[in-house]
Amino acid sequence: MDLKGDLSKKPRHLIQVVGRRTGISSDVIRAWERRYGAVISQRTDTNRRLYTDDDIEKLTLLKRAINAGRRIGDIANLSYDDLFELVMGDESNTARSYTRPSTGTVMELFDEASNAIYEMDSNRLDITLSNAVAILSTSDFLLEFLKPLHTHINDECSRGTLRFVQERFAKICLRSCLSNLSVQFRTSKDEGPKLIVGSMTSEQENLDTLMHIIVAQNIGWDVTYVGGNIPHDELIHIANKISARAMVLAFNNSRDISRKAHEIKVIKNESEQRDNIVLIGSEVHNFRQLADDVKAIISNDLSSFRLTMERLYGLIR
Amino acid sequence: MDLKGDLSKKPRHLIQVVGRRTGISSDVIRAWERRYGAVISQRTDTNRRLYTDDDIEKLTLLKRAINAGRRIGDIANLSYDDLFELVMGDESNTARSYTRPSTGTVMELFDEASNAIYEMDSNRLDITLSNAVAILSTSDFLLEFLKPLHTHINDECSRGTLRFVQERFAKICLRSCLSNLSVQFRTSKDEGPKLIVGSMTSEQENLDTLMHIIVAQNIGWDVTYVGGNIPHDELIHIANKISARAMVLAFNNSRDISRKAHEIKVIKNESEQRDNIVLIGSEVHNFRQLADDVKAIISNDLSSFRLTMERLYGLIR
DNA sequence: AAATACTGAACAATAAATTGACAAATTACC
DNA sequence: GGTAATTTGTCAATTTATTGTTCAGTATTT
Repeated sequence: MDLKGDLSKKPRHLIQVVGRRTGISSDVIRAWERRYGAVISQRTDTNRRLYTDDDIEKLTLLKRAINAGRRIGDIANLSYDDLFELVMGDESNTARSYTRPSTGTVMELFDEASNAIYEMDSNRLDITLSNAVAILSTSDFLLEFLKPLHTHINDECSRGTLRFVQERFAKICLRSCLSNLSVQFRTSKDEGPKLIVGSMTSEQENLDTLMHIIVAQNIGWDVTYVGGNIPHDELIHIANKISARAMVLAFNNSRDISRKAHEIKVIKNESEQRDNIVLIGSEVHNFRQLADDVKAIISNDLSSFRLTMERLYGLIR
Repeated sequence: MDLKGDLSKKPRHLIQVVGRRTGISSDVIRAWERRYGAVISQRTDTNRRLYTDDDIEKLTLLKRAINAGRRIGDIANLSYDDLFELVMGDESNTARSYTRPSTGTVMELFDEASNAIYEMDSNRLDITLSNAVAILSTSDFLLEFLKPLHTHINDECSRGTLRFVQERFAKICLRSCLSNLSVQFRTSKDEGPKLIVGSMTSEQENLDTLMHIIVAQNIGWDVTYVGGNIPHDELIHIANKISARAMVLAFNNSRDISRKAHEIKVIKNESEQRDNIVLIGSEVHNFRQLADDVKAIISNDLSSFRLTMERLYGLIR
């Protein structure tokens, strides 16, 4: 750990790397240094700029502050701690007024991804996906890019434009991107309330479910995902074992509605934390009546799911 | 493992081989040694350079670091561990620095992971997995850590010590770790020969298959993974579409042996690149006879798979 | 004899630093 | 409401540093 401390204080990042990590162009980083002394970099013997991990953190905060509406000249010379407080305050107020990307960007990314899928070029698809993650906000990435891409894939496949193997290939790449994103979110959050996500017997894993996970993590939930085809008693077991505060069940398959309805009731009765069950998925409309009976919450799409989970998060905290 | 350990420390690769495996030209490898002492090779009595497996790993990391925007002069003389930390930080586009574990024998990591699975603590499991990736070489991570962990999970589950939901939870975390690793490898290589990995109808996706993918990528193959349950004509289509140089088929299910055997023959005959079919998986022994007939290659485990794919790679290049 | 490897030097391409300028957007002022 | 001043991201020109590549001459391997 002393080792790690040393490392993060050591100037070792080139300006290009800092640019990539923070999403701020090299020109701007230099301009900020020249004009406001935002971060004063060390230099090598040959005059190259070298930045520490702390510098990167500060630049990231500066960017967030600007995103929240601040002006760089006003905040550049604040200390890290002051900056942190500022950003926390700003972001809690402006949480929903994020800056929308130009639709042009999203369209370009979408076309690029769609071509990569058609050509089955995994390199290109991976790169496009990570570009999209880098450029777009998390909500936009999911709502404006990935979700449309997913339905596009399904459409093209049922229309016969895409072959089966292309669909599978694409979905594996998307899944890998989503689980990657999920791991990144996980380690950055400290300790949120626990949330179980899974689905019952005869329900397969689904990309939409993974998107819901990202949304929940984005709000601050500590998500444990157990996949599909899980018997209801197993779901009860894990919920109790890790003291989950809520459970999300995904339904994308119209078989065995009545069995599933019964099992939801059992889960409701037998799990210790029985208040918060959220039902999602394309077939969730089958459970309207039941949801009323057992006081479960139904979410039809990602946006309403976000609202639901934000509200629950607020209640629990 | 003693055998392998010995082997990886022994200087045995000519510069040409190293060039092929790392994708770095011999000239550049020599330049890096001369200018920055990146890897100091042993020499034969007649002054030829000989490299160890560890040298290759370091060179691969150096290349990844350069891909991420580093300059060779700044990083060439870093230790393997520091380099790894750097690359991990660079490749995840967040600013958080990678937490390097203080301790870490394989046994300790194994116990930690095993406990995390029992407790269903996804944070802890994720962190342990990425620590294992950080500490161990890629081969060791797979052969000494992940593969044993996987069989351990299966054993415990069939013995009843682990519940179904714990098994599923664990496998989802492992899968996500593996696909993460796979994406990282992908972007570091430039252009290798293309390899299709997948399995046929009635064959599910499998963690072992993912491990094989990492091994193949590690050698230099450009892998396209299409998952399980793929009809054979779809496999032929994708193989021809992306001009694959080889195809890996995974068999972990003993149903429909004769149908699968027939389909393998069809693939052999109808795909343009008909020479290189490799069969892997726990049920691969059912295809011994067939493999002889159609000149397919059978690999029983990861080590033999590595050798097979290295040989194929050499032949193709 | 042909192919491969070694050394050292030279070359060309890329990237960074510096400086100054410019345009779009925001703010201040009348 | 309109105009001037300020802010701030972007870009171009120039210089310097870095780094991959090539070449010539020699030695080793097959």
